[in-house]
Amino acid sequence: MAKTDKQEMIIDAALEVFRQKGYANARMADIARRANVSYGLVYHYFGSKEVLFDLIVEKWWSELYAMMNREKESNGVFREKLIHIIQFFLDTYVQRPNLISIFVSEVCRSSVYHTQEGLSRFLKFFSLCEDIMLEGQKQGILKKDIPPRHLTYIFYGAIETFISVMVLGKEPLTKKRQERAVNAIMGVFMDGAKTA
Amino acid sequence: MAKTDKQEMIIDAALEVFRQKGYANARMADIARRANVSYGLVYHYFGSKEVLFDLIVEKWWSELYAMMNREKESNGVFREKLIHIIQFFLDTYVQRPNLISIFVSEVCRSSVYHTQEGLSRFLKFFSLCEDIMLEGQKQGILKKDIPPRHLTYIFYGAIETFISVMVLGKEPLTKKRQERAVNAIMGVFMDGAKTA
Amino acid sequence: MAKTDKQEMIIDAALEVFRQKGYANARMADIARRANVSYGLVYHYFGSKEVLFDLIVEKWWSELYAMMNREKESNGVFREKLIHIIQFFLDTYVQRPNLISIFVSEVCRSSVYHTQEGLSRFLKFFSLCEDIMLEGQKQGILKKDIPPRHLTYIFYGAIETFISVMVLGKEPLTKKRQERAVNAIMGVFMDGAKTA
Amino acid sequence: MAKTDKQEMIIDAALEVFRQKGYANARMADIARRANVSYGLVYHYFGSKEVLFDLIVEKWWSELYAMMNREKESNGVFREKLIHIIQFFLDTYVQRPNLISIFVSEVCRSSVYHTQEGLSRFLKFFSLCEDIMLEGQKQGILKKDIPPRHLTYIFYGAIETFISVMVLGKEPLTKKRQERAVNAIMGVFMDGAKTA
DNA sequence: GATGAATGAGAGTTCATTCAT
DNA sequence: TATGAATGAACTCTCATTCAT
Repeated sequence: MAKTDKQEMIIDAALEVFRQKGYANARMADIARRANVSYGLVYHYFGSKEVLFDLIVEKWWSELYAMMNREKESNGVFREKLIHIIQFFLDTYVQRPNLISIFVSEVCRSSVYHTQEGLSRFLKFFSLCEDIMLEGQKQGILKKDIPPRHLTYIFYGAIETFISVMVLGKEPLTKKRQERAVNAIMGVFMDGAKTA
Repeated sequence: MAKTDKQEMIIDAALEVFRQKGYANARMADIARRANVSYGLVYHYFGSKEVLFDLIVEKWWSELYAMMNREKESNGVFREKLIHIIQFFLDTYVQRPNLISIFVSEVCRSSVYHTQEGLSRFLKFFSLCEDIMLEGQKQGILKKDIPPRHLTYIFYGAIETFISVMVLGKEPLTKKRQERAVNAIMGVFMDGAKTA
Repeated sequence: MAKTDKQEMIIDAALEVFRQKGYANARMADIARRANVSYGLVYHYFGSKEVLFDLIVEKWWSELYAMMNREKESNGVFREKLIHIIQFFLDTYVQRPNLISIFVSEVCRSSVYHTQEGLSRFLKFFSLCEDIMLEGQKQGILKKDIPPRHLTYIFYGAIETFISVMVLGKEPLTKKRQERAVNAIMGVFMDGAKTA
Repeated sequence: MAKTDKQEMIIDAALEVFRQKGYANARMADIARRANVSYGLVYHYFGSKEVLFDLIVEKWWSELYAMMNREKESNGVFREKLIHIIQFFLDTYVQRPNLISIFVSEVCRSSVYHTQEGLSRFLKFFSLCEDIMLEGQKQGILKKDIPPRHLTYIFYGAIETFISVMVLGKEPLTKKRQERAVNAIMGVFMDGAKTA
């Protein structure tokens, strides 16, 4: 449909521009131009720059939560759950690089200022991750002397850094590299970097 | 001296304002007001907003490099080197929270756009960290089947997430918590989260 | 008929919105929304915001002129004529508060800028009023040493202020208050405020 | 001084532009251009269009109140007080036509929307006028069967209409005409329009 | 060194109006 | 008749930067 098409084109354009320039330096005119619409239309559909940005961010968070909830509720093997989480981020990097780039460079960081909203978003994600870690502890798979919250930080931190470096370097992610990243993170997180 | 005093006051004010509002939303007038000087003076000493910001960032990077080089060159025990790196970040959080907050929320982020500069800064840091990891492998302490670069990502990612969460939550960092954070990171990184 | 219905709904909505926000701040979208029609339709029936506004204003002026002509031509007692004029304004305030509010706050005002149109409208009204005052002088009821034009200003000024205050204060107008207003204006205008 | 000069030039320009186009249609760029300054400077001194406008309006109100208080407190003859009030308006028309034009066309009318502020401004003025009328009644000069508030409306309404017509017609006000206006208003207000 | 008046490009946003359906 | 997507000129306001004193 014509309507939906344009709306989608605007969102795609926004993803591209926000990634390239960052929220602060992105101009609505850029977004409109890239979407091939007048900027009046951007305001017609989305009320403001902030709303447009939040829309994108909200969608990301809800997808992330959905994935996390799926894993949390699933009956799968604990180890697989962690792998799925890593792969969710890596897959998003491959399929929607703009989105993950915005997440890494705009959402994580700017959260510092939008404290209220941003912080709670993160806490919710960490909380879900924590639940999974706790489950691993209960199953006797993970050590109990490290708080699940701390396990979450280390696990997520590893993923974020891998993603950030790729984003920064605009590196392509082959199947091979993807596999190695998963192995590295899982290897160290589960068994440690120390020789046996 | 009077000069130096004012210069320092301006830098302190800049640290505060950049942290509170982020680079994009920080106004030179805010910085001048907080430093109790006219904003003409800010331009007198530092040529522009960007120069002022870069000055702060440069200082941070060179301190970080200095520390990394110290550890790299030192004859200390490998394990201690990692602990020192973690503690460097935690200490900075305690002593200069504004600086670390800017690093976490502004430097990493803006790197995405100032690619050339930002990326190479990070790569240099990672490279130093990599050297240390390589040394660990050579000493037979670290597994050789995981690339030192990946070990670096995981190790640094853990630190960054701990710091980020504290920054986001404006959490105070007691001796006790500091110790637990070090233990968590070192525990998982070296021995893994899995039960023996 | 359906047509007329919608047209009327649009005009009613316009009256309400113009009163609430004033001409400059009234948006066509507001009017359309309040009338429950698309704003395309507002343009279909009325060509533009200005035309719509003028239509309302024109209607008011022609009603006012009609009333004034009626009084002028009537064989009634002079005193009654003045009372009728006052009551015309008060009645309009009761029955169509939006209309009188727009008149008081928008028409008089915008006259200043649309000089040509606005001024002549007023002059025509004053002229009719003047004719009646002149008649009063000819009948020996009014003093002849005050120009009819001046009598008109004083008489109309009194009415306008009473109306304006009510509009500003959104005061309800009871029969009782209406009567007192008429008495006050007529009393002072005819006999003066001074004690005998 | 240089500072004051520019500030004053901006205010003068604002008076002119607000009068010509009305608040809503006045552009800050117009004001700046007329004042021969960049529009950045307008914002440097006055924070916004609204602030600039309010400043002008506030000044007018405080001058009006000052005059009214002077008359209220004075030991002068009652009749002279009323004449002074009329003359204050007429003098302002002669000396600062822009100011009185803005008052008549923007303040009185737009008060309808800025209810809170605008209404109370008017009520304060009416209240002072009422006090004077009450004094007239106590001295046995004015009839007691008409509420002082109503006397105020009629008296002020007469003045406002004279002023409005002059503003609308951009009429010059000679000494002669000024005198006749005072006589007309005083004559009718005190003794009525009716023949003895 | 120190001030802050002065500048003006640039960005977000609004909204009357048009027009294809 | 009726809709609302689409346009873009116009306007307010911001703020880094310059420069005379």
